[in-house]
Amino acid sequence: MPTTIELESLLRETGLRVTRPRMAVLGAVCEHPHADTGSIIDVTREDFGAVSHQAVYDVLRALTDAGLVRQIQPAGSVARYESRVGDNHHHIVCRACGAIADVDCAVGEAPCLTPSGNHGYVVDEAEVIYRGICPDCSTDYPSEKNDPLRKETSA
Amino acid sequence: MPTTIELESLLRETGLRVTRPRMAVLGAVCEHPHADTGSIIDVTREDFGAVSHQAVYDVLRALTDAGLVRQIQPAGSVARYESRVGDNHHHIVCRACGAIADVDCAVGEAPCLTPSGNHGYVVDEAEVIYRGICPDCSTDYPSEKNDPLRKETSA
DNA sequence: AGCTAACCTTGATCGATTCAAGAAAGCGGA
DNA sequence: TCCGCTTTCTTGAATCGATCAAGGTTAGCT
Ligand SMILES: [Mn+2]
Ligand SMILES: [Mn+2]
Ligand SMILES: [Zn+2]
Ligand SMILES: [Zn+2]
Repeated sequence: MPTTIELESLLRETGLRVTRPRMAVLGAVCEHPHADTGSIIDVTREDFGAVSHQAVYDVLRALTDAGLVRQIQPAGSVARYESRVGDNHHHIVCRACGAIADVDCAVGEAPCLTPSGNHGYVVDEAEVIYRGICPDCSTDYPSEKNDPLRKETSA
Repeated sequence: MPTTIELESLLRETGLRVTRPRMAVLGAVCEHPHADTGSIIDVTREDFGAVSHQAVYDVLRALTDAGLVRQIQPAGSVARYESRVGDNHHHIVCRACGAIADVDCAVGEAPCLTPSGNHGYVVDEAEVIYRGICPDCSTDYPSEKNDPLRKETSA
């Protein structure tokens, strides 16, 4: 979890203006990996007071475009964000509660980019999403708790 | 592309009642792999006259639950459907035009289900989505044509 | 033919995201 | 430090895919 100063540096180095919403949102994403936009809005408001939902959407897009955060969109889920970028890691999504955990690239890095029979496509990225049941949900019985903030490092 | 009789058999074998909307939608999905719901609605109406949008949604869900079709949801795209099921194949999505092509599972089948360090999750599926540029878009310059019907077997 | 659960139609509603217009604020230069 | 330009933020409406809800219709079975 970067300090305030480090967050500011990150923004400046990327050529982004340093604003209160940006500091707040970037901090929230760092502290709550894999949180969805709604959760990020909530956290940002708790920590820094009033921020418009539109500002958060704009900031998330700016940060994503700048490469400071990464957006992930598991099927059937809203967009989620994380500050762990540049390492091409993958994710495990719990079918029961939606919890997300990180998974390092399965076999080095190469196999992910070499589909068999690419139909003439020039492939530049491979996204892998594993699905299953998280530790909590395999002990508890399949429950429908869906708090993306509370459950994402449960492992 | 299955005949009318074959489509009917598919429905019956799955325990689904044979209705006009179901025949039409199932046929449309078979003929237009990776089409989105809107396109399926259009095709269905062209081929079989009036059908409510809700009926199409209901049918797609019924067919999906029955395992006759598979739903895919590339990030940033609406739901798409295909009748190729049960073979765990993957997809390549064109960044420029959204065209989707099939990719057989990269290395047999095993590696897709063995993430390194699974955080205690019990994994039962691995979905892989490749991203890149399709043949059409690499010759043409990056254009913004987005017709999911016209461009999905372009390879 | 008659029953009944399953199905379809219509129209409203939802939730996430985006659009649009004006106000506010960051930042480089004077 | 102050200006001015540009980006960014606020407010509020709008869009889009998908779902909900209520009622009429129909397929499949007896
Ligand atoms: Mn991650
Ligand atoms: Mn396919
Ligand atoms: Zn879980
Ligand atoms: Zn393309």
